[in-house]
This record gives sequence, structure tokens and C-alpha cells, in this order.
Amino acid sequence: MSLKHAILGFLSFKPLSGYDLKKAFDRSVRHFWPANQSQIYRTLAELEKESSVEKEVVSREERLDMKVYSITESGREELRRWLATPLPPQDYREPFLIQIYFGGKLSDSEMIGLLQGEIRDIEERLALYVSIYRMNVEKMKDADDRRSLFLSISTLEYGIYSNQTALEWLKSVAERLSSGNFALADFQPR
Amino acid sequence: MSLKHAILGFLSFKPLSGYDLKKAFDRSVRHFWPANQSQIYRTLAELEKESSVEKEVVSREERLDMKVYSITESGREELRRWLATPLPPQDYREPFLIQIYFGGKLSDSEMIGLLQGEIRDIEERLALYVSIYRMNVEKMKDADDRRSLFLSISTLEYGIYSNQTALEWLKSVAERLSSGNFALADFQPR
DNA sequence: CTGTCCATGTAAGGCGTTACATGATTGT
DNA sequence: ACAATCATGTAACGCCTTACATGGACAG
Repeated sequence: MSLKHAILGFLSFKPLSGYDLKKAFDRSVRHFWPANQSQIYRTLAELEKESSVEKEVVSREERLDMKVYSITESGREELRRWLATPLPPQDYREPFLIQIYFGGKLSDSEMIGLLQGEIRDIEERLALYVSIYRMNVEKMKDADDRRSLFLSISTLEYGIYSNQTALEWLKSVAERLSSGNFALADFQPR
Repeated sequence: MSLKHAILGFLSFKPLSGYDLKKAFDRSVRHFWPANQSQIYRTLAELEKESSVEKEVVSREERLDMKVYSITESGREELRRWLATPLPPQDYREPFLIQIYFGGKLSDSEMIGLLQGEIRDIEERLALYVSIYRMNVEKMKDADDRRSLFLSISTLEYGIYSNQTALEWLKSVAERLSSGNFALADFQPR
């Protein structure tokens, strides 16, 4: 369960409340691991039961209590263990590819509309990733732990490359559909 | 719910049993929409309740009954409607990127081991995709509905491109880690 | 005679989403 | 006055996975 370990990852830097964690996710890993609020609170409760985290209730005069979670020593061990353990091959679900797979049922204009919608979405996402990426690369210039930062930022690099690839492919499918030239790329086996 | 529509997609070609459908998934779309057996049977029951499919019980002397499902006219309409409807942007979860994001906690050799494991997995998958792809491209040569086939096969083309991209990126991260040169790509905003 | 294929299902559990509920503080 | 932010949670539902259950036919 990666959410558990992502939470431990954030707590390994410093203690945080559930609310803080939600912000941390939204600011960093939401592109490859979105987490919603209620899930974070439930998972924190589980982590506490497993003694991977400890809760400290902070009473603030007049304001609601805040619960700050810290990672325990056994939580750190569990995090390290998980980080170093290869994951089994994952299943992916891409509903858009289902639409294309059965796209023969649609007219050219319907299909091209679908493709263009997806192209727009990806272009937007790409612009967003590039801007976040550039900000992060700036931050890295005067940082002490450049290696850790490099690894974190490289996940964005991946997001950019993979979306660029998807974009090019979508455009080429749209072009081939419009032109009626159903040529397929020629991949060589190795 | 894409599983529903993928099932309708297959049934739009010809009537199939639950068992046949499982095989159809495994032979074609499992790379972007794996479906397991119990889920298919449950979803068929739902589709029947919604009158998108009809069941015919085929009694075969001596052997167990077989239930063959056909798509109804309203099922066809529902399929067409769904196929032509743009999907909302999807959430993706890639646990491997979580491992890299928090990779600062690991040593170089641990991290490189992780990367190499992933590289091997992707190389395998790529070889598999390329071989399936080439078989499909052959089949397309003497087919009548080349447009439909082009769209179906293009999803494999996407699988190959995206895995090639992932592979190159993984290799370059591994190289930069080994060399200690934490340079990041220079993407230009547009 | 063991395993694989054909063929259908049920049950329980896990992870994630959506909606609901509460309430103070700060900014426009 | 109204919205946004801070802050915590519960309840219900949806989709998917894993394991279990059954049983005939056929191949090595």
C-alpha cells in the first residue's frame, strides 16, 4: 500500500498534521499519487495502530485541537524496507485507450474530436508540469541535498517525457485518421 | 465505468460467454484494462439488469450449461454514446515514482538496483508488445476494415512508445546517479 | 492420474471516492 | 456579509482482487 509509505515518506522529513499532509501531497506527488483527505485521516489511524507513527495532540487556546503525527523508529525501518523492495509489475487502466480500441464504431469527426480533446488536456498538463519543473530546478541550484532533490524532481522529468510522447502519438493518430493513411510504425524486435 | 463499455465493445462484434470475454480481454486490452473473471460475471449481470445485454442459456448434452450474452439495441446505443463522450482527466497512481521521489533515503546501490529491476521489467514488456504488435500489423494487411484495425492496433503502438520513453528515462536516471552528475533536462515553456 | 481447459459463480476484503458534518479564523 | 483557509473526522458506496467452490472433458 503506497499511500501508507508516501505518508511515512513525508513524515520522515518532519512531523505533520493530516491537513499538512494533504497539502504536501497536493504540492508534490499528486500527479502520480493523488490522496484525498478522508483517506489520509484513515491511513494515519492505521499507521498509528501499527506503531509506525505517533500522535501528539496540540491544544491551541481558542482554536480546534491539532493532531501532529511523527514517524517512529519502526516506521522509519518500514519505510526504508518498502523503498528498497522492487514492486511487482503494475496493472494500468487507461479508459481512453478503450475508446480508441473500439473507435471503429465512431465516425472520423467523432474520433478526431475525441483525440483533440485529449490533446488539449495533455497540452495543459504538460504546460503545468514544465512550469512546476522549472521552479524546482531553480530551487535545486542552491540546495545541500542535491541528490535527494534530483530524484524527486526526476519524477517530474518523467511526467514531462511521458506526456510529450503521448501527445506526439495522439497527434499522429489524428493525422493518419484524417488522411486515411493507416500506416503503422515499424518496430524492430530485438 | 469502462469495464462495462469494454464488454459491450466485445459483444458488439459477436455474442460471447463470460468465459469467452475473459479470453478476449486477456488477448487484447489487458495491457490497459485488465479484467478478472469474477468481475466480468458480475458486470454481465449488471448489464443484463440494465437491458444492455441479453442472456441465452445454451444447454449442451452432458456438459455444463453455457450462457451466451448478446448486446441489445439499447446496449449498442449506450456503447456509442460512451465512446463518443470525452473522459474527464484521469488520476494515475505509479507507486514506482513514489519510491523514486523518496529515493534520497536509499544508497546509490539500492537505488540503482531498484532502477535496474524496473528496466528489466519494461524491457520484457516492450519485447512482448513488439511481438504482439508485429503479428497484428501482419493481420491488418489483408483485412477489410482497416480503419477499425488501425485504431485497435494503434493502442499497442502507444504502449510501445510510452514504454520506450520510460525505459530511456530510467536508464538516464541510473546513469546520472552512478556518475553523480545530477543534471536535469532543460524544458522550455511554450 | 495429474493437470489444464472449459465454464460458472459466491464471499470477503482492500483501497479509493463522494458526500456529509462541524466550527473557528482570516481576508475581501 | 461571504468565501476561503484551517482542521478533523464519519458513512456509504464503488470497483477491483483474492480466495473459494464446483464439475465435466481431455491430454500426457
